[in-house]
Amino acid sequence: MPIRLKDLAMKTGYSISTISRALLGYKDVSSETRQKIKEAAKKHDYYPYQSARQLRAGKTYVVGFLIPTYGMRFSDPFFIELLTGIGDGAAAENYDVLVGTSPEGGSEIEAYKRIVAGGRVDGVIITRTKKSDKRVEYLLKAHIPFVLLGRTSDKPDVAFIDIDSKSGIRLLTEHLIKIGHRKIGFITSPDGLVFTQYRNEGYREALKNSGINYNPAFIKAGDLTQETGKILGLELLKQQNRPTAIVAANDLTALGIYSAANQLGLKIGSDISICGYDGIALAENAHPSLTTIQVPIYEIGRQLFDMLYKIMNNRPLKQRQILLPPQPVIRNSVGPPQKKEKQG
Amino acid sequence: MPIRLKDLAMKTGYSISTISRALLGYKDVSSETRQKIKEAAKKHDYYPYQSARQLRAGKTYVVGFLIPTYGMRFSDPFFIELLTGIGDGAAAENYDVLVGTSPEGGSEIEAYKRIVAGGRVDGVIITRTKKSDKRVEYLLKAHIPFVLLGRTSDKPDVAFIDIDSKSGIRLLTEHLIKIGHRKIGFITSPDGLVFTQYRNEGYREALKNSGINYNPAFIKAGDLTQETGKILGLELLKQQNRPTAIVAANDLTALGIYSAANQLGLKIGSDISICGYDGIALAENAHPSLTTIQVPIYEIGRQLFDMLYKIMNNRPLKQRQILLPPQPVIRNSVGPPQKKEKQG
DNA sequence: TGTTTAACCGAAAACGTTTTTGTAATATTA
DNA sequence: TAATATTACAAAAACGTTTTCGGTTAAACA
Repeated sequence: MPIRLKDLAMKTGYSISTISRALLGYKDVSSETRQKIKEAAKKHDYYPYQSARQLRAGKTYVVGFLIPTYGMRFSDPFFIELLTGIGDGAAAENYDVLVGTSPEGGSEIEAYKRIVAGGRVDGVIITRTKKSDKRVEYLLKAHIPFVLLGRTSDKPDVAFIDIDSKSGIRLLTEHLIKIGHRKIGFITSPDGLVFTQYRNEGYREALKNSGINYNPAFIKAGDLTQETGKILGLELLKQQNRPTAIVAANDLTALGIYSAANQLGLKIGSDISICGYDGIALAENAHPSLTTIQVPIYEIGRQLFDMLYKIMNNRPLKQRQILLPPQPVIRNSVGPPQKKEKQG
Repeated sequence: MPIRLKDLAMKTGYSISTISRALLGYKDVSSETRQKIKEAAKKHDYYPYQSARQLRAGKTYVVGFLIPTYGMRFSDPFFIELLTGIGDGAAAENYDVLVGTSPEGGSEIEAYKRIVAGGRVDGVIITRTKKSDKRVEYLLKAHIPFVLLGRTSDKPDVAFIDIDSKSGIRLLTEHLIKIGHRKIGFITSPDGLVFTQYRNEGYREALKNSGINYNPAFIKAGDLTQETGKILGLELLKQQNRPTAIVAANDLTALGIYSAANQLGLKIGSDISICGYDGIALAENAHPSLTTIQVPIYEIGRQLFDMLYKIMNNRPLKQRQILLPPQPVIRNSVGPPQKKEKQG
């Protein structure tokens, strides 16, 4: 049975209120008694009972984070890196992280309601923003602090961190063009997501700037999983006039294309060039190492919490909207196209 | 501002207590009024305020899960699969999951104390059990329900799910021996972890049964990360008399060995055979596909929550200790040793 | 010395829910 | 009809904390 203020009161001889105020650092308790009380608290392993503290003070010291799981075999390492960043940031301020899995159906918003309207969290971190995001609408209406990983199109004032993924994909595509590629495939992400639009634009822009025609046969819409990456990679690469390079919407998809290329006996980096996006740990250690946009996932997680923390506690926030420049990392998965396949 | 019982009382004309009891399904409220109250609750999006409910009823409807992060770049997909399993199981029973990151230092136990003694959770799920686990000791003393993923050596009665990883590693090693390998390396896990012991035993047993000498030069102690897998893989494979096959303590380590092998120009599956353990999604799609022990991670997550749920709510539990048989999946990363290197 | 001020501490209210207890009205039984 | 049981609701206590308010003692001042 954990110890409570009442027990400390019994043991020290002070009143409950004095003990509470001593521990919270109020000034109207003598440093001498504060010392004694703190020692007693430490000695008896006192930790304030959260629900009581919450009920009285109206704060939970918990932030919510819902993992966007589509289907059950969900294992994007991106999210565990992000989550550890968020978790470490939270721990540094004595906050906790409430994690939920948002079911695939339309009941996603229901999961948010339970957490928010149930008063379980002081703030929320949202990822994989959608074009007009129901979650954002709800959180605005509920007046609860939140930050986004990724922009939204329709709400201009919300706090977010995002990578300029339009430039990111453009840079990768331009690099491919520069080293001689003309037939560049693209496996994109689901249509509803905001970053899908930016990444598509980056791809098209690079082609356009170099006067390369947009070929719909080279575009496939994926779902950010490795399995789908493989399937769509096979579709792209089995074509008669196949692309010599493929840009993928994320690293996991790119690794799926690795499988496809290997299955078809294509040497990655020469027969076929492949680019990813995210810079998960696996990208660096893949064989060959994967060219990608290096996203500082862990740091973004920490920073997301920091922003949220400041919003929740009405601290001044230097920047409400942070757009990070993309950091391309050219590795061995790309190389100039094979001679016999090269063509304008 | 979310709606509360008081507001519903105002709107419906019933008392707070009647409304509470109607919503909770008590029988001393007429079905007619219950109907009206439920409609009003739904209409106004009522969700009970958790901290008040907790304070009164003494239950949080939250389970705790601390991710064992060693160092910052932590990205084992194993844990995101496990977490989604736990999360989905919890969601099905209207529970939430509080996730913390346990810092690397000795303050790990501190993170547990804050969560447990602070009354933030009704139960805890623990992974990567250690030989004499401080966390287990603490949780037993605190009388809070918990379940383990992995056994402990010293406490016989605790609830757990585990894979028989001794048999698992033994089966993999035996398979390697069966197809002709005699020089089999082993990259194991940190010494403190319980499963390290079992896996080591499995390896040694397989060697012993086949009369193969235990060669300390073929054994390296890793930390379950890909980076270390690569480093130790290089150490093993650069030796004069290198092993023809390597068994790794987990898939991530095995994928690290992939990097090492590729760097040295060794063809995986013929020049060098590699086995992993866990069966993460990436193992199947690696090139070549990774031979491993397929662990049903997601299902284990769900089952862990189910066990914990029953313990927390005093429901009968069929089995308090579940030891799952290992499921080897032989894929293309192993093959018979090259002729010129084969030797007894 | 008498009065004001500061320092220190305790009493008690409040947060929103669940649950025990109480009570009026109605139904059942003798 | 009178006594009793049942039904349907309301009142109020309780959970443990924070915080407002007030009071007592001692120090400072006139």
